[in-house]
Order: sequence, then C-alpha cells, then structure tokens
Amino acid sequence: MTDSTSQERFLQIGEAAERAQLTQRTLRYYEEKGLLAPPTRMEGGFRLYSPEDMERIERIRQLKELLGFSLAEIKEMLDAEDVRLQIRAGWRADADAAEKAEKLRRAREVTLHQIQLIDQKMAKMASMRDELAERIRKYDEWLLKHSEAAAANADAPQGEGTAAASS
Amino acid sequence: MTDSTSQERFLQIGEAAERAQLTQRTLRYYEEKGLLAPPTRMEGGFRLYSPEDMERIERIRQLKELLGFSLAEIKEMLDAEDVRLQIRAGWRADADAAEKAEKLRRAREVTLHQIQLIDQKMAKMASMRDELAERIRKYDEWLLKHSEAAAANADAPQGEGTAAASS
DNA sequence: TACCACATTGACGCGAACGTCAACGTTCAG
DNA sequence: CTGAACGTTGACGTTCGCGTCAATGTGGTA
Repeated sequence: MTDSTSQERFLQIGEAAERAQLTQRTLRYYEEKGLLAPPTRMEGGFRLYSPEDMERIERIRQLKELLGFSLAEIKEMLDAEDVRLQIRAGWRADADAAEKAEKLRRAREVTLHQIQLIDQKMAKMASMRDELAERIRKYDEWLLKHSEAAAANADAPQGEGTAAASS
Repeated sequence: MTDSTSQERFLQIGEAAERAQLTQRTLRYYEEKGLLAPPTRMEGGFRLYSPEDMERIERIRQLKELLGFSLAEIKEMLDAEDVRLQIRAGWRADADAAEKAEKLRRAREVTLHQIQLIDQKMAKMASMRDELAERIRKYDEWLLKHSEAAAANADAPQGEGTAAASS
C-alpha cells in the first residue's frame, strides 16, 4: 500500500474494484461502454477513481442488480441524469436557459420512471412474499402433522417487517 | 380459434406463450433445460400446457424478472419445491416418512431463503427509492428557481405507499 | 538500480438465454 | 381432401457481460 493514513480519496483500479465488489475487467468494460467517464490518470496511465466515480459505480450496480436493467439502459439513464453534474460544475447563463430546463425535465422524467418501476417491483415482490409465506405455513403444517416427534422451531417469517444490511 | 366458449383449460404453445408474455422458443427452451416438465401432448405431438404448467411458467418469470435468478438457480428451487406436487399427487406411506420430512424441510428452507432475499431486496429498493425521491425534489427546486413562468405540477411521488397493477 | 506488485491495451473465449432459419408433420375449417 | 395456420425437431447464429491470456509498461520499495 502506498499510504496507510486513513482515507485516500482516489483509488486505483485494484482497490476500486475490490470496494465495489466488481472485477477490474468489469470497470474497464463499463468505461469502454460509456457507462463510466474516462477517469483521471496518473502520469504512467494508471486509472484513478474519484469518490464521484465510486458513487456512479455503485449506482450502476444498484440499477443492474436491484432493478435488472441492461447496461445499455443504464447508460441512457445515467446520461440523462448527468445534467446533475453539469449543474454542479459551474454552468452560468451561457447555454439557453430553455435548454437547461429541458434537460432537467428529462432527468426528472427518467428518475420518476425509476421510482415508478421500483414501486411496481416492490408491489409484486410483496405479493410474492405473501404467497411464499403462505407456503411456509403449509410446510409447517405438514411437518407437524406427519411428525409426532417434537422439534423446536428455529426461525419463522413474521407478518411484516424489512431487514436491512449492507455487507 | 378452436373454441370461444369462455375458458379452455389446456393451451397449445402459441397461446401459452402469448399469455405468459414469452416466446414459443423460450417455452421449449425451458422444457429442454428441465425447468418445465414435458407437458402432455396431442396425438400429433403438439404440446398442451395445463393450468399447472402455466402457473409454473409464471413462477419462473417471477423468479427471473423480480429476483434476477439464473435459470439454473430457478431449476434448483423448483426441483426442491416439487415436493409439493409429489405430495398433492397421492403419495402414501410407501417412501420413508423420514425421507419425506427431509424433502419438506429442504423445500421449506429454499422458500424461506427466497423470502429473505425478497426482504433484502425490498429494503434496498426502499432506500434507493428515497434517494430518488430526494433527487426529484431537487430537480423541482431548480426548475422552480430557474423558471419564473408558472407551471402546474402533474404527478409527484408521495412519501409512502405502493402501487399495484397487473397488466 | 533492481525488483515485484500492480496496471495497460489488445484480442480471443465463453456461457447464458434465447433468435432464427429450414424441413417437415398436424389440425381443422370449408 | 385440400389448404392455411399452427406446431415439431434440429442446428446454427447472436447478444450481453464479462473471463482470461499475453505482451508490455509503471511505481514504489530495498
């Protein structure tokens, strides 16, 4: 390691990949596909990922794993979203105000669409969860009925509640 | 159409695929991969899908699209689950009672695992939803700030609540 | 200055999940 | 009994999302 002084801000591809739980190949591939903007480099050419880059990478993972989008779809969304960065990075009253507003509306639309999709998925997942819980109940019924022996129950799914965990 | 008298019980591949929103190729592929048991056939060899088959097909879709499992994983789950059918279809006290119980426990375990996965996903999706809603708020802020003109708001995402819809 | 872990760019490979012919058989309405 | 619609089995093709070399360059430590 170059330095152990707590937190460094820029990561090279190795650590970046490790933290993001992806492979180096995958990161390069995302860059190649335009999902990630070419990150800054060291003189030698080594990639240096900024915290913003890391955020974006995490975003990609979420969109892919949670919502099941293809990389192409994700690219579109991120591109539309990028208006955010174009705003943060100073943008004065140089481009048409109308154009800005248009981009913002686009971004808003895309984001809203994602939310709606999440809602739909969550609804379906909830009802699927119910079905599964019902099945568990039936399994338990059968297991109790067909086994005279006594066995302590370990873990059963309760009615409502969500569990949160990172890694 | 062969018959328009309300509901037929068995569908051939064309209608089956249409109703399931899949292609015929996909159904055959699933069969080929062991995800679907070989359905009954007409004399000529045409596949006839029973309502149970259709249910199973729907199950596969859910596991794939909602939870993002691979077909191989889905096969495993369905195989484990199949104890359900083995029960429904008369099974007397011929096989070891112990063996039955073991299979049931397996099935229960698999199902429980699915539930846990759903819970995890839903938790993550909920937090992602929050982030997105926050972004929408910022977009609206900017849009209002940078546009003096008045514009009625159409649809904004509220705090909690899930929307349900089938097709 | 030498070393070694780490990185870079090609380029080819690969499994999953189907798409897409081609050649041929089946059903059924007319 | 004929024709159009529908289905069957191969078999090869395709896209996506990376994996896996190979040859070569970099960067910090000893």
